[in-house]
Amino acid sequence: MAKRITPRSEDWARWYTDVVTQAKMADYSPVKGCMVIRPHGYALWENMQRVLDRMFKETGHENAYFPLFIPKSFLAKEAEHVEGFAKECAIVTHSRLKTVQADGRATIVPDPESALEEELVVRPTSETIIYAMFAKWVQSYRDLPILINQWANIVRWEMRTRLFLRTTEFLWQEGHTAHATHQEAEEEALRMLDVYASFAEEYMAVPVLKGVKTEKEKFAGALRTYCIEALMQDNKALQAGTSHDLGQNFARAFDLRFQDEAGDWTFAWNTSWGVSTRLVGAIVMAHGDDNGLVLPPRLAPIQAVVVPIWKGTDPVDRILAAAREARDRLARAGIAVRLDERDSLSPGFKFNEWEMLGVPLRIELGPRDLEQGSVTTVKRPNRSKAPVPLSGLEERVPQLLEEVQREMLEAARARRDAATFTVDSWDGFRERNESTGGFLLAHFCGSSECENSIQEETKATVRCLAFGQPEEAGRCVRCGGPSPRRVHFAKAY
RNA sequence: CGGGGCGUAGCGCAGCCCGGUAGCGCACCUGCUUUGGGAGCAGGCGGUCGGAGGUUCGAAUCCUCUCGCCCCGACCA
Repeated sequence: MAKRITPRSEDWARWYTDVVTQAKMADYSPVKGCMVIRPHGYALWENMQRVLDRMFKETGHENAYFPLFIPKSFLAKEAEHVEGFAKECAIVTHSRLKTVQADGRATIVPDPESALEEELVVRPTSETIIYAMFAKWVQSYRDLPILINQWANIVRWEMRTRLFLRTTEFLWQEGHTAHATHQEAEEEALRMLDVYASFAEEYMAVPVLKGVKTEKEKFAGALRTYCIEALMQDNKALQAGTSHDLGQNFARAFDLRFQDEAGDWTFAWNTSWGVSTRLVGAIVMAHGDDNGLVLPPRLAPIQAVVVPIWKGTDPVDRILAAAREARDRLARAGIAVRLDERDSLSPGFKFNEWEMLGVPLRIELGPRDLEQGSVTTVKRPNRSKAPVPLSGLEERVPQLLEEVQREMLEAARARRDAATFTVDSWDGFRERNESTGGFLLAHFCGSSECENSIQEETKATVRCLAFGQPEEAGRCVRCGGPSPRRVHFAKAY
């Protein structure tokens, strides 16, 4: 009828767009490449922020805020860094507009008189301005470590965008730290990678690979980039978070030095790490189905919805009274619960609508339920139904939500494992990559020649050198050269 | 930047080839009847057809220019 989602099997990209827009998570904005995050999408992001923020603080970090604008010269101080970002920067050149007459009508143009002496870059990431500030704050080893996080918006002028996955402006957090030793910085980078991985699995119900990026894929300016990689339902990989060991690259560029215990001047060691609103897209693509969004209970803005069902006019009052009581009791038990009292919509319509929005648990309450002194609960992912006695609501509903959370992770893990393939020949690699896609575990010599030619010919890239990948001598799937272990290849977003 | 598609009511579309003054579904409003998987009937509201120029007695429709968006590709720390 009114709203139909394009089935995943028919057109994956369209399905994704349909779900995001019809579930009211985001909408296209008047500005190309930018999106409006609507309340239902933003509430999910807020829940993610809340959990992550707590995890950052538990690991000793503090929030701060740095400016949106970065002097152009700052970006140029780290050679590799500017190389990586130069092609996607928005630049502020003027500070005023003026009205002029053109073709007989008034129009506004940048006032040439207001051209900036030094142009400003809208941050694509904040390493430069943050380490410039750190340099002012650090003199002694006693000033270290600095452990800072900021929640911010950033701008990267990508050529092609996709709601949540890659937009011109997006929201993220970026952690930036400074340490006295390389070892401490490494530990920090890995600690935050672990935070991301456990957040992805325990809250988003998205299993991830932890590993390290190749030279080609690492962050511009980093010594080493660690990442978490997830697999979406279309068998394409999504980089879900990164954590960088920046070495002393930025410290040298911004003269971030301190006097150590021996009185010697040393450059500090930095890390940076970030996740973005792209994670919202990850949840959509990891769990969604042809009925819409499926949200993990631990992050869902609405965890359960009570849908009253009545017959005739007589039992309406009794049903509504019972439904309101159920709602109130669940709310007191700490469940984010809604009661759908709208009287002009049929139950079927409401079922479909709440499923579209991804609410993990539906609680139906009709005359039949009331007679039995129970409600009917329905889990969003598989629509499995179970009666729950009214008397046991507060105990049972949280259990059901946890069951859904666990089942979603298990299902996602099963999908990923079923889409992870070991390939040993170049033909096998190409065939598998073409037919099903997914993670291809293949031997790789590590040369950039092979990495580039594999990407050119198959669009697949090395997603990461996964931790814990067993040692296994083999021959590079491309050139036959020696390889100490397999790496994960996949086509990626 | 290359290829493809699309701009007509809030949303989704038809009408365009073959010019004659705008229509369908959903949504919305009103009333009545309804409510265990997208309710029914009746009556309504709503559009300078993306913009500019041209051809014509007459343009959503034909011509020229222009703006914008979407999809695929190139690009993507």
